[in-house]
Amino acid sequence: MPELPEVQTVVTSLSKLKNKEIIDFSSSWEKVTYNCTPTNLKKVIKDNIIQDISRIGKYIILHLNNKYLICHLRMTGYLYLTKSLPVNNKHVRCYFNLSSNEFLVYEDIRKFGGFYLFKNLFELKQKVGIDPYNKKFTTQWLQKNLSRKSGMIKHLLLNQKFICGLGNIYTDEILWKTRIHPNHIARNIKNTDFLYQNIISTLNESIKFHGTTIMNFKFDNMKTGNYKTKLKVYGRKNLPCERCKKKILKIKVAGRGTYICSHCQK
DNA sequence: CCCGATGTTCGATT
DNA sequence: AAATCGAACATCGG
Repeated sequence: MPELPEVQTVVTSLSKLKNKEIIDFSSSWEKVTYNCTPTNLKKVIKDNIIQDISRIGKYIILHLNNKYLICHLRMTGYLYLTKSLPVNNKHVRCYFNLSSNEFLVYEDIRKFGGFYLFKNLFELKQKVGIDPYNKKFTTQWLQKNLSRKSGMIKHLLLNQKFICGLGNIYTDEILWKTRIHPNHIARNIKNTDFLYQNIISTLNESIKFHGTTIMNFKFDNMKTGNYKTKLKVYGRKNLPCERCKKKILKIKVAGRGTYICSHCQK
């Protein structure tokens, strides 16, 4: 579910976590921790002050004392700060007790998401490519790196080791705006500057609207994103393209449902 | 009721 | 090597 704008929305909504202290951890789903056991996390998490909270790609980073607690929401993760545990705890997979008598709760309907514990941020950085908000991500960077790739553009934009943060919704939106067909070979793309501008402007715009809620995306206290009304192609099968009025098609690209205007996108 | 699809990622198989 | 598929899960809609 959550792509970069949704993850940024969550990070922003959790800014109040800064300087709070974690005193305990409980889980009800063994696989909620990826690279350690819940038992181990419980042992090492106590008495940690949250120094900062940030994001790289779709990963949420809690900066602790000499370690990093990293959360990935995958499809249906919901991470929020609350004064009391939810009454309906059906999808609560784990939670952290804070010394402020609050809880950092993690819910996840499909149980795909969870937490990593890293000693060093390098461990995270080697998992992903460049973040679109990294100052090294420029038109020049994109130009240079696209020119080396013989694969199809949608597949490449979805590859988190290339650029991290784009997912199925924003990739379709960006390619529609740039008038590029998702199967276009990356190195043959001519209007790289336009593509770059559309990546940045689409993400910026969605963040302003707190991301896109299709079904499950939530942040803070049950808030939802409002960017869905701004979508040009994603989820608009058979509706008219805003530019040319021809029907939006749904096709399969890189194994993912993909929305295009076959008239506008070549 | 059953089948297919869902915003992600990883690993196995062509 | 690159592309495709299934699996990890639960829910919803046709």
